[in-house]
Amino acid sequence: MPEGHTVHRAARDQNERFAGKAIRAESPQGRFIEGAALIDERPLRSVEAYGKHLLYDFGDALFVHVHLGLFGKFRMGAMPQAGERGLIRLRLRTDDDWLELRGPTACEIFTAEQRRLLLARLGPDPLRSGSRPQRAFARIAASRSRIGALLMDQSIVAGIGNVYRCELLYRARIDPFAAGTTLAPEDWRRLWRDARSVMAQGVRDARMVTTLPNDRPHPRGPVRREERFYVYHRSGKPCRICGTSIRSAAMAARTIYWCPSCQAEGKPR
DNA sequence: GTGGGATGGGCAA
DNA sequence: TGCCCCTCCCACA
Repeated sequence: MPEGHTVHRAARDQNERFAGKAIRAESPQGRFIEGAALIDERPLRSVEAYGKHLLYDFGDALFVHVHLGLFGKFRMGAMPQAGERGLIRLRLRTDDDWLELRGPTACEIFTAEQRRLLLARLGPDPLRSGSRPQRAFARIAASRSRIGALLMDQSIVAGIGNVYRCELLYRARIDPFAAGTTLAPEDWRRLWRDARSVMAQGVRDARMVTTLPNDRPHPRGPVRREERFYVYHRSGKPCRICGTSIRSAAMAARTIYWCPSCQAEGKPR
């Protein structure tokens, strides 16, 4: 489930198990053999998440860049290693812990310069303290593109994917088809605060749930899939608030879902 | 058993 | 905009 919260959660969990330790690395699947050899036996300083990107710092300006893409997944655990299945791009191990990476879009060695270039083309990340949302707003307010598309642009905001863009726009009562130029500064501040809150909850719970206000903890235990979202994957179903049929359409190469009544253009929150 | 779709993004055109 | 990458899961047979 790789939007920003998944990646930040992975960084947190992997730091706990691997940071500061010498790592054994291999690429059983074979597509990262040379890279794995470069980091094998080296101490991992830290894992950092920026938007949907992970950067593993092995010191001496040697980094590993991982992007999960749509299919990538981590599995992790305490030794001994669980039975493996499928194609493993990268496996990391210490005496105590193991980590497997399957199906990533990117798993590659980065120099300090490549790292710098990557970070330079990412917008502010709601999950990183010190991010400057004004940078994103300046881009949005100057663009005639639709807000629903702008939120998916990682150079404008880093870490939001299709589920969060649909849900955040619904929660803010913003029409996804409205041009960026029409977004009021106070609406952006509200959306950004909500993004920080909802996504941080996603990191804590290691799952996406957007259907309750963030200032109230979600009830413990499993939330039925059907109840996790307001609009995402709910095409044709009634809006939870007004009952209007949820609609869907292609936008920015993905399917966006929205309530045509709650998110009517010009409608105050 | 199978085929389509999925929370992403780079690239060509 | 569409194609490709390339993995897992679920609805449907």
